[in-house]
Amino acid sequence: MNQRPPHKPDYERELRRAGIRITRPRRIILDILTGTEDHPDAMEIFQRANAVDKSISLSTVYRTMKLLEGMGAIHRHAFEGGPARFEQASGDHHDHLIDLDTGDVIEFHSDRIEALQDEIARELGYEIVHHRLELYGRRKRKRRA
Amino acid sequence: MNQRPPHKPDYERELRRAGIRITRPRRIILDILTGTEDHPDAMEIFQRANAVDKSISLSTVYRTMKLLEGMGAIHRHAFEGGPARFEQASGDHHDHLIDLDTGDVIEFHSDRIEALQDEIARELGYEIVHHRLELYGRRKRKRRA
DNA sequence: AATGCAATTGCAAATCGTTTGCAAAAAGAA
DNA sequence: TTCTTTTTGCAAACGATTTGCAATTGCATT
Repeated sequence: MNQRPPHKPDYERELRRAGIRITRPRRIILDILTGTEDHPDAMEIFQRANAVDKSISLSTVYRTMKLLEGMGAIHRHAFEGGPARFEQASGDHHDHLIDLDTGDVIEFHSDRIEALQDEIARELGYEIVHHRLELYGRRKRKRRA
Repeated sequence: MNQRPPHKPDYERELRRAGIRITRPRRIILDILTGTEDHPDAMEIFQRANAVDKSISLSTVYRTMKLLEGMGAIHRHAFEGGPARFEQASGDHHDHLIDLDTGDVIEFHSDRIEALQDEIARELGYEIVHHRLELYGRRKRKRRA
């Protein structure tokens, strides 16, 4: 279990290398993604992008998210009962704890859990391609002194 | 990690006790749920119900699923990229391994993983209300002799 | 068995998040 | 600048699920 290391890779370079055009909407969306620590959904990204350039459409946000997801630059998470939320893929792998009261997302990682998952899959005759581990909880109230 | 024990509780009794009417559609849907080991989605339940009584509507399936979920009689799972799938809640708690090629769902349980989850949440100052652990994988090809 | 009323239904229309067709606009190579 | 291709915005389509409403049903009461 550990904290996320900040990281800001150069996606424009990667996109160019893949023969994908760097457009104004894409640059703006990319800046938003690399500049945030949270897990915004498409609508939030749309609004932040719109604050920079009124003409960017929601479809373009969705299209760009799909593009970046395909490149492995971002991860898409479908947490319970809400729109998909995105985060930059640069950090190392982690799972999520969702605060049921605030919607906050806390990242964590456990090598031991990952190892157990592999073991279980192996025993069942499977190879894990990916997994989803989400804890939904509420903040423990501070124990009175 | 263990197998699921079969179980067939009497939901009609429970429903009556909760002041909820036993209608023909509900009885049929309930029979389908208690009579299957798999994880059908609403459309599948609708079709199976329709085979018994042509007049049952998809809305009623959805309404009944919500009702039963609220009573704790069934669990709803939103696996990746598909409609919600349901299963009767009677067995003991388990997580799911989804076969990416066939869509099959294999149930498993690990006390050690559950314990680790609690530990992680506790260290982060949270109490887990529920969690979601899904492994997505493919069948390992049999190792040649 | 007939009555009455609230709960439940089927249907169609509405909803939400997301995707898509299309003609117009912009990127990047020549 | 011109050309070709990709990308865009818009509106309409989409799939899963929910909802409003009038008609039907369950069932407790006579």
